[in-house]
Amino acid sequence: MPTTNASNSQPSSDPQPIDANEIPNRFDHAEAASQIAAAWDAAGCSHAEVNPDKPPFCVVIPPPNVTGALHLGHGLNNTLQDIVIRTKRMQGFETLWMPGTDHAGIATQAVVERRLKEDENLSRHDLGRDELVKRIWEWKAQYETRIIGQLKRMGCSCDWQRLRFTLDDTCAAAVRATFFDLFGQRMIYRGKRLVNWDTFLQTAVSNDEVENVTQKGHFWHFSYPVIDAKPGEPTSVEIATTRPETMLGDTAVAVHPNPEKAFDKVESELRAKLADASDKEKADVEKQLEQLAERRTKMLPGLITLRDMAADGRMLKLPLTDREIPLIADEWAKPELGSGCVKITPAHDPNDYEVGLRQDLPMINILNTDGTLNEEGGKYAGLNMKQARKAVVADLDELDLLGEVEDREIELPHSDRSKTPIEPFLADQWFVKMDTLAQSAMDAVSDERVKIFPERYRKGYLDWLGEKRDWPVSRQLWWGHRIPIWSVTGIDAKAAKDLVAKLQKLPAATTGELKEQTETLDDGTMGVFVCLRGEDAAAQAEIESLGLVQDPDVLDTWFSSALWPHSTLGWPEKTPELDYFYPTATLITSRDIITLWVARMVLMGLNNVGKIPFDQVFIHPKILDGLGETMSKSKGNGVDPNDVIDKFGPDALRYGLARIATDTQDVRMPVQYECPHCGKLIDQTKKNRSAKTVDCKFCKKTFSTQWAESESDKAHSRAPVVSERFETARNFVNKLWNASRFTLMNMEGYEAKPLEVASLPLEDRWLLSRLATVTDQVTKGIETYKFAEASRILYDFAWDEFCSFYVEIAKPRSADEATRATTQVVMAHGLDTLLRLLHPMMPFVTESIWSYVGKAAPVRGVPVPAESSSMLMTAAWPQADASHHDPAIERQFAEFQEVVGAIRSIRASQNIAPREIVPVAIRTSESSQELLSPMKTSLESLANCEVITLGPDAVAFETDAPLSLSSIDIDVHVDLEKFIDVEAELARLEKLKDQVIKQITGKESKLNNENFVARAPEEVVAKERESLAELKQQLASVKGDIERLQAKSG
RNA sequence: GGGCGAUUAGCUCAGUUGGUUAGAGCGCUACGUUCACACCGUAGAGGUCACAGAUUCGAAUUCUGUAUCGCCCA
Repeated sequence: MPTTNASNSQPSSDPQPIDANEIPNRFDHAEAASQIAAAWDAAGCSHAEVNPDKPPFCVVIPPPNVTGALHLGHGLNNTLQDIVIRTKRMQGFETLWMPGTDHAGIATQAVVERRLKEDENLSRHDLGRDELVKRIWEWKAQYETRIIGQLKRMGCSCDWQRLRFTLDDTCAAAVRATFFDLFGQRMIYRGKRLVNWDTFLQTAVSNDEVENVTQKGHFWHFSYPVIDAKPGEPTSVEIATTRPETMLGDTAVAVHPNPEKAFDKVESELRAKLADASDKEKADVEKQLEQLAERRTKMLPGLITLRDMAADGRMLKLPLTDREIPLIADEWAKPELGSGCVKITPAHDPNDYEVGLRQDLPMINILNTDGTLNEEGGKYAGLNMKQARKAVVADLDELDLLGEVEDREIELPHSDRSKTPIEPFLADQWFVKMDTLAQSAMDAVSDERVKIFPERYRKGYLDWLGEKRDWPVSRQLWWGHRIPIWSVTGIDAKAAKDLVAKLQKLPAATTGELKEQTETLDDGTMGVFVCLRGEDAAAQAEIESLGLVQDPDVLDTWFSSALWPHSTLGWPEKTPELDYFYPTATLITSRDIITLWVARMVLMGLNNVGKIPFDQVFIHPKILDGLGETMSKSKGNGVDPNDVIDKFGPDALRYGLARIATDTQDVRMPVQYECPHCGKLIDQTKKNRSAKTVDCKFCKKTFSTQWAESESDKAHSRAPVVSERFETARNFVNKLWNASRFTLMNMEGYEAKPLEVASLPLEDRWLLSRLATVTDQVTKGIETYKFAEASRILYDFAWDEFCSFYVEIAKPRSADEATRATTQVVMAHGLDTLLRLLHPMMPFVTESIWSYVGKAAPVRGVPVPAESSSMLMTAAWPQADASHHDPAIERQFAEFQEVVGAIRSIRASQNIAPREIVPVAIRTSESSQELLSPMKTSLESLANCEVITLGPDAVAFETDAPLSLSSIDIDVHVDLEKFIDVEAELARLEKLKDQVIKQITGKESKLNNENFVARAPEEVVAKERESLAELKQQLASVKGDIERLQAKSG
């Protein structure tokens, strides 16, 4: 049974032979993984402490949000972090991987509220704030456990003793300290701003949480009557809108201040476009120009009149209300669109809001927080937007003020969280001033104190920060860090002054834990705002007794996430951890949160600690489903890593993910349900991916999915979701396991001994050289985030070189007493290095094998053996021995491999049964003879042949199948006397001849090109000439072979 | 509308500074269970590198444009 010897007593340094029966021929990951994890845990392998004797290496986990379980995207993210972490740990760093989860304000509250509605038909208001928050904590507990369980099963070597949560006391202290500091620096301010209002969740959401959905809508034309129109002036103004109901909040109608110039501008833009338009576009642009000219003629006089009316202060009657609104001149009105006039609703449209600010217009909020109309809506109060729209349009029609209704596609913003339409809404919000903060974060990346890989992501980061938009941090939610501000509003100046005087006498104020600001509000009254630095119940009670009330809102989740690299290390306390581990080394994350999260961590780290939070950022690809869509909890296409682990094992999951992590593109992962009844695979589709149950199309039985919630759904067996893309990795784990098994079974009589490398046979020196190269490549690969490359190099080396050649050659060598001992030493060393290099990617299987190797060959290494550590996880990372690196040896071994390939190829084309031993003759130069002679046994074993002659004197057999390896000047001949199949042999030779002729033709035409010969580098030309000569020689030889064979067959 | 990326074998993807006949895994074909491994071995078939131009002696690779897809921003 596989186990790590960590649980054993001190490993014996006497080799103990391992019996074949002791190791099963499959790695039983289900059994082994939990034992190995327990052993790591018991030994405290992943715990880090401040350790001045070692350099620190720290990574903070991108805290998964507790909304739901992890999917393969997180699987990839965490696998890559663990690969880096394990490598660094083996390299001797004091390695801390800081784990934790994120409270994810809106997302988590939304799921819990949705569940509340579905299960109990209750709203959060029915439940009350405290009770809802309690329910969310329960949800959090459940999912945090689930998430951490998933990470642990994947083998993530986080320091679990340091587990944090963005809403725990440590993080809360950091949030309070930060907010207090920014408040004191006057970088936090309060403002009425138009926010994206989610009427379902009744909260503002950030721009980043809004997605635009294109929908079919209408463009309604209305007429607003002009009050006291003068002679010659129109008696009404026509406007057009996609949102008729918002007219109740109109406070102006705008016309362009210079319609003529506006037309000119549009026209010149179109002409510029025409100038460099393709033929195809030309017609279209010309048509637009025509229409514009027509429009200009028709509308310009009217627009000029309206502009003059606006200048003259003409008022309009807003229908359905008793309000009069001004006709104003503003550039937001587009003469080329609609009627050329636009209604202005500052409280309910972002552009109109800007106009309202410019023109100093009243801002009338017509909405309640739940999306129904308020008293400003007059008789429409209480209706929702949809009902109001219908009523408004009908009533305008009744008044004969409704004009044309056009069909039009409109972009409607939707809340990413609730999937309901967003209403622009005027609300009180707290903002963080971003100018200096953003600049500091831009500088950190511009001057490369923080390096982003792949580099192309720098641009997005810099562009986004460059806008320096202030950050609205209020969220009208109950789940999150409560904004630490208490306020009184609507008081006069004297009352404010008195209050401030009282506040300043409080103990908290004298210790600098309380700051207050006084502001004049929109309505002319005063407001006093107090911020408290810490959770100080006494201070809080005192403030509240003075009549101040705490802001009901909570902070944007990203506010606490932005502090993650330093809050988790104990900031604002000056902890030894912060001193030692901060700045962290690298951040590994996904591209969609570069701005939301990465940028904010940089600026908050600089503001709070005065140092960047990490030196490097690596952005990894995203995992897409079979349809090319990103995996997400809301779409239902996420795959649970546990499903993959159950079927393929944790090592296969990790290796499979690492292998696809290239930095060029995202990865498609078609997945299937595995029917729990018949075991067949059913493709996951858009239709079935979020279903709670699915009917198997093969056995027709019903199975449940990860979405099943009701008892009746859960009564069906659950189908795991799997992907055949992990089979390769699973097979690789098995290959490694079995190669190790073979190695271990041949360790009987093992004796550690120093070796003199120069005197070792070719294959040993080849292996050592390859180990040195691969060690370098893999180390460099991991250190530069080339995970796919590193994993590919290891796969190819382990499979195609270690297994297919070294182990195969070791078979006859192990059987021979004379060569056995050396073979064991080199093979143990090879396996040892391979296990170390593979450990970060495949920790479980390598740790398991390691314990066996520790028994069979406890002291090992080339050239000088040493006692190995009992646990691979804490063993040393291999150092490439530069003296072992030998390109000449690698070239010579390649010759050997070519000869083996040639014999195998002839055998296959002759359909010679694998068990038949064929006689071969190999013509070589004298130097190759010297090289290959000692390899004769290996050659015979690998190609299942008998070498009759080897050297310059070797000649063709009478019934001969030849293959000329002209590039290495070797001819291989196989005696076909017993096996001849003339037809097959002729076919093979003819095919070969055609191939060679094709190549010769290509080369000749290249070399006949004077330009090539004259302009290409000499060495390239020489190489081509040489290669052509070889090909010609090969052709002659093949032609001769064909003739001989034809003569023989007569 | 702007930015970033992708397009290579039936599928999923590699492809270094431009240079022999463009690679891998899966799938497919043929043969094979001699005791590490059938989650295996050996051999093989399969590609107009999205399209059109340009640069170059030479382009999957560099440049320009087009198409399609994806993501981000407005």
